[in-house]
Amino acid sequence: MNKYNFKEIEEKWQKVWLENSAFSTEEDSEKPKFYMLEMFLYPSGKIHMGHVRNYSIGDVVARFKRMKGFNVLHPTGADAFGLPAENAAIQHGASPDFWTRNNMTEMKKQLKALGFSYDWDREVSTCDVDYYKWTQWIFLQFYNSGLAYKKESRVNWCTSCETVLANEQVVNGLCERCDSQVEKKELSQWYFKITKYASRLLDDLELLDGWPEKVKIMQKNWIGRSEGADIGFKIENFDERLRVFTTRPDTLFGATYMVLAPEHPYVKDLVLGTEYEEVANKFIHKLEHMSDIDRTSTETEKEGVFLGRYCINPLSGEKMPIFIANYVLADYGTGAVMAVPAHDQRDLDFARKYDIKVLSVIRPSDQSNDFVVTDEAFVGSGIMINSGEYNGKLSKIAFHEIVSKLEEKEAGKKSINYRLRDWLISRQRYWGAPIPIVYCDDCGIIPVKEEDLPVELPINVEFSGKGSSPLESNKEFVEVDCPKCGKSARRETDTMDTFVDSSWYFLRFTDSKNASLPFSKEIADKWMPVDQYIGGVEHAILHLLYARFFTKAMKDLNLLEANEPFTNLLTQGMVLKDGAKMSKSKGNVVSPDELIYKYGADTIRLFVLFAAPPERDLEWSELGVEGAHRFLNRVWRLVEEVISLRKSENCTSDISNSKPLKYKINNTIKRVTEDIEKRFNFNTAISAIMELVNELYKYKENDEKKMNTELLVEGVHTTVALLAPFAPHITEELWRMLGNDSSVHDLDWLNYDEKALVKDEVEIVLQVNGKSKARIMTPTDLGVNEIESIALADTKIRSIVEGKTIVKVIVVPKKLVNIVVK
RNA sequence: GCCGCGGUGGCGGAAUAGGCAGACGCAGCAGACUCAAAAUCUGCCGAUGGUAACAUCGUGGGGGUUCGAUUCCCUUCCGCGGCACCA
Repeated sequence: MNKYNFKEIEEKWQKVWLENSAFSTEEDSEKPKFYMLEMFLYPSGKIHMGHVRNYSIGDVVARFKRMKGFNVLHPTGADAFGLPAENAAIQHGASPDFWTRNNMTEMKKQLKALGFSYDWDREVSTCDVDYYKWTQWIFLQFYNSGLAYKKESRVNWCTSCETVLANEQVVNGLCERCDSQVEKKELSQWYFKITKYASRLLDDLELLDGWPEKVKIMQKNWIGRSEGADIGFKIENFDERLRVFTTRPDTLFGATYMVLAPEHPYVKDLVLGTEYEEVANKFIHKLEHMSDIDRTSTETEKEGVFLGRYCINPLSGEKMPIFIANYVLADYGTGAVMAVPAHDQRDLDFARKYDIKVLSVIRPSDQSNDFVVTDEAFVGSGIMINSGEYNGKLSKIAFHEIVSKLEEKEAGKKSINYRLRDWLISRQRYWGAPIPIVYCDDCGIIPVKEEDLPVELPINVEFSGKGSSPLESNKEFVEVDCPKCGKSARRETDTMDTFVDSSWYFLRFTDSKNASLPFSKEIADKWMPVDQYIGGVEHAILHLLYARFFTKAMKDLNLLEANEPFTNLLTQGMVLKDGAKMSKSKGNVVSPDELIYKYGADTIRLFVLFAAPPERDLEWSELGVEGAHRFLNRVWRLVEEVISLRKSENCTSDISNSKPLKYKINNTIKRVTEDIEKRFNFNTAISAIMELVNELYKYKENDEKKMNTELLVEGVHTTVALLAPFAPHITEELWRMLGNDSSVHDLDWLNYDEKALVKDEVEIVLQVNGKSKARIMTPTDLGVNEIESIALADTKIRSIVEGKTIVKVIVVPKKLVNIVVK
């Protein structure tokens, strides 16, 4: 007997697969397509267990679909631009390009050692000129269609990364990447107009039946749609109208004051030259020096300053004092709020503090008309009071009538507001795709001509240590002729957010070698959308929202037919050790390399899939890995023993007792197929295969005399075939040992025999008052009445039931009988 | 505060349409093989009581619907995640 030498086997088959391009996608195929994609790698250095898990899940699905007869596209690549490469360069002096490519080589080696079925011919890396040329090209298409624009704004600035950040990259006021405080800075920056797609990004979530509810809710919250009205208020002795957004136009009669964000553009003019100017400026200055997190915390007490001015309530005609206050945000809605203290807790707190009139205009339906709000704002709907012609109406109806009235008077209109902000994409960093823009003193902002792409990132640059991007001081890069007038001009030195690169990589994979376009529409339309996407839930908002935006924008630019990029999404849980996420700083990292060395790739893949369902976090266990390894050894020995049995003389084909094993074999095929296909529960699929192996051992040992060797061989073949997507190397080896000439991975996925799943006899549970008391075997096709009489005749049941009255008997055929007694 | 997810043996987890709770694996205990160990194999393995057959309890807590609830409903506690002065 040979030992299971995983090292030799794995190396052997990996080499064969690579040489034969075993998992290359067929270009012209009659088979239906299946696009399987896992979120690509960030080349940080080494792969970790999270990668192993993510890619093992994807590999099972890819291999399964391939066996199921699909033409599978299963590519991989690297999200290779980004700050860590630059930081490493600053610290160690190596160029980001060198650092990145080195890491990629290392990580590719690891992926290959794990035996993933990638189509390596399609590999892309976002830092390759061939790739980012097209990132720039897409930027130009966006620019030309008004989706990319530059504007001056108060932006998030990370002092440690020394760059601006998108809203999505600020988590609790801290930088998503380095956890340092994020400041606000007034800067001119490049944006993508994702807000144009807010409603479609929100509405189309409904189409994504294959996405986890959780992710859809997170995106929904992030987009943050509110319906209400946009209302204009006349300001006394001021030309402009003050516009506010409110979700409660029904409370308009109760609006007793007005609050502006301190940054609101009218504030300076409203107080200019008045006695209020100094106080207001002091207040504004104070807030400027507060972090957003402090300022916007619900804990922070509401504070404000009266501006000495008034505006007019368009319906009640009442004068409303105008304040500025810390609790109004400049960048939500219009940066101004009509305050209704009776029906908004924040406004009520503020009104009490500054002694402003509180007027209740809606009463709960169980209260009388003299209902008055005291300590707690009434935020629900109810009956209108103190609201002129609307009194007595339901507030939900008055809502619409008031909006109509405002429209009539041209003082307001129905409006929808989103929380989502435009995507700030420029970064003051070096290692990214340069923004293809030129600044000319005469012509202004001029896009680089398409035929002049790529704007190449210089590779050999000097890092001055900490601080500004080396592009700024690189004359060769910066100095350029204006594409329009030809005079000397300056190149944009900002690069694009790396999330731009990853917003379209799944499209490049469909046509990765295309030299004249990012991808051909025809080919992309053939493959898109991605049928199954897998990645960590940490990308639920950032990457997944951006990729959806890109897909829709590119569809509108007629580059693509798909409306959504990913039909089905699986968000896998984290790999934990001692209850915490594995991280270098905690020192609880388990290295895949060591495990591959010690147990082999098949064992690790098997363990990571067996230990928990994919969505759940997985607690790392070395003992569990040993268990998986033990199982593979058990399979190995079983196959060897069956092979030698087959060769020996005393092989029989007695079929008298083959039915239960036949059932088990076919039932296992059914369970494994459904677990992979319908539920993604690889843990239960594997346990089903384990059960089959246990059963085969038992059959072999207990019934050696009247054993059906052919059936045993069938069982072994089934085991190997079903295990193939999970443990591709050992199964390939065993498959050949069993005498097959072709690869187990080229096999058609097994079908089960329905007839074998029909049992002659079934076990029926006998319950008394819902509690199990006995089990009996009965013929499968027995009628309800017959089952009932057999159950009542059972000696055990009779002894329990004796002396009691049978109230009712419930018979569930093939399952149970429940006898209700008193 | 709002929204979402989860809570099952010593541990990871299973129970797929309301029908035997604890599949499969890990750990543990006992035994076989062995000079011995490893490997392998066999048996036991939720709690309590009982030599045992068996009985009672048991899926975070309380209540409900049902012949029957881990599963459905209400309520409550705990853990995790998202959003959060969003007008």
